[in-house]
Amino acid sequence: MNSDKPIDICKHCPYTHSCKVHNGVLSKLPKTIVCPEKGDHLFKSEEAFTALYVLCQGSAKATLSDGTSMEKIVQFYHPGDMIGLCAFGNESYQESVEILSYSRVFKIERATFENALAESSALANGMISLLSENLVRRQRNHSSNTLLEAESRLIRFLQDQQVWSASTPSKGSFELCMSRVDIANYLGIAVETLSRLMKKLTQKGLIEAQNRRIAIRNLDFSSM
Amino acid sequence: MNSDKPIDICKHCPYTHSCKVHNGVLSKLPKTIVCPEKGDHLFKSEEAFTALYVLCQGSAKATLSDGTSMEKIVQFYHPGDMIGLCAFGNESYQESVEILSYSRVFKIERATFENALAESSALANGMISLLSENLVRRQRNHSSNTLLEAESRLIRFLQDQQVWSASTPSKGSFELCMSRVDIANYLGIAVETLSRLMKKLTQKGLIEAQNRRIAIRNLDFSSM
DNA sequence: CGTAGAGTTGATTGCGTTCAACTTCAGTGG
DNA sequence: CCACTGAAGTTGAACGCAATCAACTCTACG
Repeated sequence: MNSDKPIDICKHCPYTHSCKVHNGVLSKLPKTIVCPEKGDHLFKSEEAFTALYVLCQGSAKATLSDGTSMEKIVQFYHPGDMIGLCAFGNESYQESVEILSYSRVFKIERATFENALAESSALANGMISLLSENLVRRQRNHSSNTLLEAESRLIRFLQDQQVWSASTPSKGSFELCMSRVDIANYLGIAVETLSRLMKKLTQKGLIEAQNRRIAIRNLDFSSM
Repeated sequence: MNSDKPIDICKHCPYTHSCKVHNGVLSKLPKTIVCPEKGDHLFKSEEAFTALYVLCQGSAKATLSDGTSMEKIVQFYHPGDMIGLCAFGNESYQESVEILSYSRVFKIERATFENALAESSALANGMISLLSENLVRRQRNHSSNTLLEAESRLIRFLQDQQVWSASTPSKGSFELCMSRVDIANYLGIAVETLSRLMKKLTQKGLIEAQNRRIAIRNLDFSSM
């Protein structure tokens, strides 16, 4: 299932504007499509670095094991995101990536990528930019974890998720792709606390929440 | 003060083994030396991306402003560290870097770097690895912020600092390069809490602390 | 209808914050 | 040499946010 041009699936993809494969430096690389199910792993921490991935459809989470058997979620991946950037420093992936819902993923073999990299300085520049952006993005997310209190963090998180889901709008609400446990883990709070905070925000009239469907009403920056 | 070869100062530098300039892909680039004082800024967030830096001697801290006037310290730089990696994604630096003590810093002009990058795929590979490593390093530091409780975080922090200071050993103890305020900020706790924790660790006999001079006694992994 | 997983609610505890006062230290000038 | 000053660090007391444990409800799915 290889292809030297942007693949057909892209034609109807709503995420092309922010997709690294479609409009980025990766568009010309040969790649395959894989369709993992919920619970599948693209790779696990410590595994040998064999491929890069780009998420076309669906969602995934990246976790770090931290030695102590506890797994900390460090990022949620959305369509357009590149996955596997953590593996360049070492010969192995430094985080685990698990699929959260049925997904379509472009897979770029490591050798393919490295050959292309040796020949294209544009690709190199693109990758360096991408890595730098990711460095900043993650930093920004997690620095707010200690600065802001839990409620503000949750608000910010929900706003971010809304943005990522913005391409599939259905009457002002959107669907979270992850469980409460995952959200709590990511935000660094207990599930019970998360539940209480959601209730609180609902009572304030700031959001409406039914299961994973969220509608944001009056979240402005003054409430942060 | 340019030079096309590893500069004289490197001859007596104790950090060459982990220095990106000395033994890395940057060694052949023309560069200058700057010697900023405590309190100086290499650059501030939002400023135009003009140069990359490598810390030879001294120490620095990187902060993120996060909008809310609060500044969060996201990394302490030690000799051998590369500074400015946050600027590749944008045209501007995404964090501020302030010098903590009199330092010597290699400065590599942006144009110089980009020209070299276009011609050397080895440099590109090196930079990608470096960025990937940094991504993982920062992630690991800050994921422990929410996983572990304050005391464990402090222990881990002190151990890390000891490693960075390991090249200047003086009878088992070492000198912290940053203030309590900075440490507290970095660890995400209040200064008072930090003070109490230091006292606690001292009473346990795990460390000895006098001002910024720290001696680590019995810190094993069981206490984490 | 029954089960398992996901999510919620309540009661209690504790870690870390906050505010305020105090101490220590380094630098400066009389 | 000592007194003054301001920054850095410490200590104490009270409060509060979030964790923990436990029981309960809801939902999806067979």
